[in-house]
Amino acid sequence: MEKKTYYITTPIYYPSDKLHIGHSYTTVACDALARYKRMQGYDVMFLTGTDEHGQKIQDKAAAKGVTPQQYVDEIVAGIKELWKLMNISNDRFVRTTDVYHIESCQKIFTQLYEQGDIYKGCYKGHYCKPCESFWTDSQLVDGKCPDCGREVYEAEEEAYFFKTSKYADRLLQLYEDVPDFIQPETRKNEMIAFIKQGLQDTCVSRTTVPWGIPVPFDTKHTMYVWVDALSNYISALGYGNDTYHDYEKFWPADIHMVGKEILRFHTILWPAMLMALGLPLPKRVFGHGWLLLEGGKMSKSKGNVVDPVVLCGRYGTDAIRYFLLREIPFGNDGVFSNEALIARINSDLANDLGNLLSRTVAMVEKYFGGVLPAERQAGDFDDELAQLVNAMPAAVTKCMDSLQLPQALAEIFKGIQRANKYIDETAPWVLAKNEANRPRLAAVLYNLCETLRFAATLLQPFMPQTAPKMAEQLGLNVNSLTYDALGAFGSYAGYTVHKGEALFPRIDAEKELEELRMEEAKNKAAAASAPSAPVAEDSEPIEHLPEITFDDFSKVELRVAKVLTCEKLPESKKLLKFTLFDGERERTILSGIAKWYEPEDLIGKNVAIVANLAPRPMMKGKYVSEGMILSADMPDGGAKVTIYPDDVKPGAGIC
RNA sequence: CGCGGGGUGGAGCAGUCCGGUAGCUCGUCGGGCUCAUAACCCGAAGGUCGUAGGUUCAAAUCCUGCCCCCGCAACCA
Repeated sequence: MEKKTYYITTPIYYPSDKLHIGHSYTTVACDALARYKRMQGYDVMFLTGTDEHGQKIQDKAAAKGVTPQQYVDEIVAGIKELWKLMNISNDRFVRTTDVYHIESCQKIFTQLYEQGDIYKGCYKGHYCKPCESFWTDSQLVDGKCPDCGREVYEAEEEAYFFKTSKYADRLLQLYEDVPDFIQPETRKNEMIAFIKQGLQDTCVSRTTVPWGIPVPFDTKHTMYVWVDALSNYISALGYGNDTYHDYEKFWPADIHMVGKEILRFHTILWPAMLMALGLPLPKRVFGHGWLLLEGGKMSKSKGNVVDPVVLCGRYGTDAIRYFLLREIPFGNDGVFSNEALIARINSDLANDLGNLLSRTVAMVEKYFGGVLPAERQAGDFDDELAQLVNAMPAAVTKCMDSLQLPQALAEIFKGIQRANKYIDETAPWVLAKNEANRPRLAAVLYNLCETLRFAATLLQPFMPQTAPKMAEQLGLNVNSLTYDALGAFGSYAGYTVHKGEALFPRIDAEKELEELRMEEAKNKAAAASAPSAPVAEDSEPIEHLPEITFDDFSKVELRVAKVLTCEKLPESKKLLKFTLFDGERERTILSGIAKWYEPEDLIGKNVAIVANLAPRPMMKGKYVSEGMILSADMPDGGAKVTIYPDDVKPGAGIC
């Protein structure tokens, strides 16, 4: 009989930088699902990979003085290493620079063109020569360039378009016919609203980004990143190429796991492309939430603390996997903090799980020399435990199938907690005092071992290193941790245990956090004291602008100006409205620093302004900003305004 | 009136669609136990469910106004 198949994909990651813990989260979730299905006997294809084209990578490579290919090769090697470290069991790894992928994409693009779903059009718009930028009607401000306020010219850039709009109705129909196509549910409404707003055809080629897959019949174009990227899900199965031959077997995908920010491309553009190609559609697309850092988003400056490599090294891969899958409500955003991580490790893994194994195995050794006798006597509390544990596999499966990973883990831990309670209820150490109780004592310990056998099996997809360790201590065959081998509670013949290392040593939270703080301070100090060192691995390379002449520089008029008034604009969260005295007159400037400054912080201060910047209408023309206030970018995205001492006269030139 | 998410014991969340004892995890306090990784088990304290009204026998839950936080959009020359 043919095994049932299961095809699951992660997004393909953009290797413009090292990956952070957020990427690990997505991938670990897919890995747990893939492993779970494998354990249930499915023939699984688990795909991950990298999306390697585009402007940003080209820029990064240029800044580093290497070719784009060299640049991505290095990063991809790091990514593969990370997945190895995190025990990711992907069956295949697709790179959009792989020859077979390029071949597939070109075939797809050509087919869509030949059947009329891709057509040549023009990126109609307005061109601002100095800025070298295209603008659409809606982007213009007062008919002028929104960047510099100068006149723009009607211009056209040749481009290919995909007829997304043609599929609007069929997409809406799809959402209706397949209610769980988009998950979680709340996102579906957003997509529907987006489509009903009116779909634009999608621009699928560029002439200005050479780092991409050439359009085969018109090689001055390269494919726009999404056609290239989305096709990976079928190119990696061999669709349109001869490298792989699994398309028939695995397509359509059972699930595409994606971040909520790219859900739109996967639920609108991708199905539309597949409809155009006449191919089956994926069964589900799940948009998961983001892992946020305590006190803000992921950011480089937070440094090593959230580097998955560092975390795994410090706490162990399985602990990190467990934390990610247990702590983050799947589908919502979650917060990462060291405190939460340590709390989870201690309470769930050390206290509940590790300690249960430890005390169980210890008692079997202590009371029976490690071998449980066959003669067992049933007693109170047995049925309740057995019932709960017997129900676990189905309960966990149900959660996994509905992608509720935290709940799945919670189900397993219910059993573990019940077992801890069972020990208290049956008090084996009391039974051990009387020789006549030996059959009862054996039964109690046997039941605990059974619970642990179920737990180890069901935990294996989540914690692939820990489960075998448990099996070993319980004397189980490591290969027998499968769904089928579980059988019923009480079906395992007999236990011969071997006490081993503590599964998860308890962490001294206070000491650990103190150490982490020290570590962080050290890293910060190191980063600060070594500015001239070769660009550190984890610091953003500075993107330089082209060299300019002194004449160019002289065109910029920098002056000191005194802040007369400063107010928050009720209709904006970012803008502060300033009136400044520049030495001759008052001028108004709007600056996007409201998040970091209170008006009174700046009133009366001397700041640096660009005085000859063309006035720019803002807030839909409600205000006009006459210049800009200089400030330094802060690592957290904030800004620090340049302030001059009070004895500097407003109007003084700066050079 | 731009769009959306959210405000529930100290922390993090569930409950809100389909009104009727406010639940879970962590933390705190008290007790039990001693097999175990100062772990385990039991119990307790602690909540005007953002706010003001309305509907109802009854509102965290339904309706209206308002406040606050967070995204997105507008936008940070």
